[in-house]
Amino acid sequence: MSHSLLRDHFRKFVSLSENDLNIICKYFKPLSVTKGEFLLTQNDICKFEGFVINGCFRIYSIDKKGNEKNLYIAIEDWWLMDIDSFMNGSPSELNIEALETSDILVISKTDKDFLYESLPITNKLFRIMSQKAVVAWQKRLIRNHCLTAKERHQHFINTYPKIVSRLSDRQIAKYLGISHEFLSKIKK
Amino acid sequence: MSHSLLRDHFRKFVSLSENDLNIICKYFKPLSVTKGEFLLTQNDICKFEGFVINGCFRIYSIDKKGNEKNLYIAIEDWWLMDIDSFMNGSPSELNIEALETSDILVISKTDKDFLYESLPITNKLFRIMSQKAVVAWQKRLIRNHCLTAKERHQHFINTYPKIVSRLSDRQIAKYLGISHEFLSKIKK
DNA sequence: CGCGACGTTGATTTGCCTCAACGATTGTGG
DNA sequence: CCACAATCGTTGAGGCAAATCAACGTCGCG
Repeated sequence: MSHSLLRDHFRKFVSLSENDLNIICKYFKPLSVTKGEFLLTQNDICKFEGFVINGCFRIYSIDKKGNEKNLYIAIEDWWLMDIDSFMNGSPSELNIEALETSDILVISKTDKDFLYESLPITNKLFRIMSQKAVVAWQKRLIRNHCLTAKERHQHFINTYPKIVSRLSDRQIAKYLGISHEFLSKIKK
Repeated sequence: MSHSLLRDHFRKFVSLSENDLNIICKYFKPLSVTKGEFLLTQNDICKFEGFVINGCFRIYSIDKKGNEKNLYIAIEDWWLMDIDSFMNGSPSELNIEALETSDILVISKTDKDFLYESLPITNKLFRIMSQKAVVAWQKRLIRNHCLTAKERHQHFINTYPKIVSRLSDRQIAKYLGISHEFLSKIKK
């Protein structure tokens, strides 16, 4: 069943009945994406929330000098979206690109809103997930302020060994916020 | 009524009945803090969530070289806590210091958990608040990657004019992640 | 009054960027 | 299957943004 990873994912945060899980998962539709394909590009309005079953994506923004900055990398068990654009219907500043041919599950904005209203426990579920996300972003910011590029790279390798092996150094550099040339020099 | 700011705050996110608001606010207890006092120090376990009625705080971490980095500044209408420590009961890596004599409202971990269980709409309320927080942290990280110190300072001034006028430049520098000497040079 | 915190300035250093060049690998079309 | 282009990782030279260290005058406060 293609939803089993999603079911297990939800169960990490709150205990849900089989019935509730079935209701929630029903709204998540399978979608296959080929390498290089974009799920979202700048100025789009993000109308979906995606959960990665397998494969790999990068979510990135482009600064005014044209440099790409990877906001985060998403592999199995991660979420894909521009949460700002999704919540507010505002034009996105982000791009979502498949780095590998991937399978994901997608829920539309309409269905998500319906779920929140019709199944109140989803509010608890996504409250807890969002609160954990806040923690993660805060910690990332602190690392960016307190650690050198070398230390951040080391931390990335230790924390996400599964991601490292599947990414080019160029993509890692864009995640760390440094140039790929400097990353190369660091690695010695 | 000391809870009116909190009531208005909650109403920005979801529409709540007077009765629900009364129930929620009942658990938030007034607390006065004098300038220089600490609500939390490193290795404490954060057992409260605070909402600022008036005054000013900084939430900061200390890196291994002993430098303080302000994670954020909280004035009226902002929240005070180490969300990681509060959620997980883990020792905090943060410090919360009153920069002015302040009045806040505080809810204990026990009461908050009780609220989530007894009044389900609080899950929706804090889900939405947390999701907005995620957006804010993501944008802050992007600014840190894409903007120079000068641009970040300009953005801070434009975005938080009320905070700027109440903070020393040293505290602003700790928020921007730069040395106070360099901030001084930037300002010309 | 004297002390500590503050903002400022200058000299020097450092972390990281930019640009350019190179060979190695991968992918693509003929 | 080969030829070519594109992408990749690496290295070096030079430059810039920001840190560090030290010194100074000012101010608020005990």
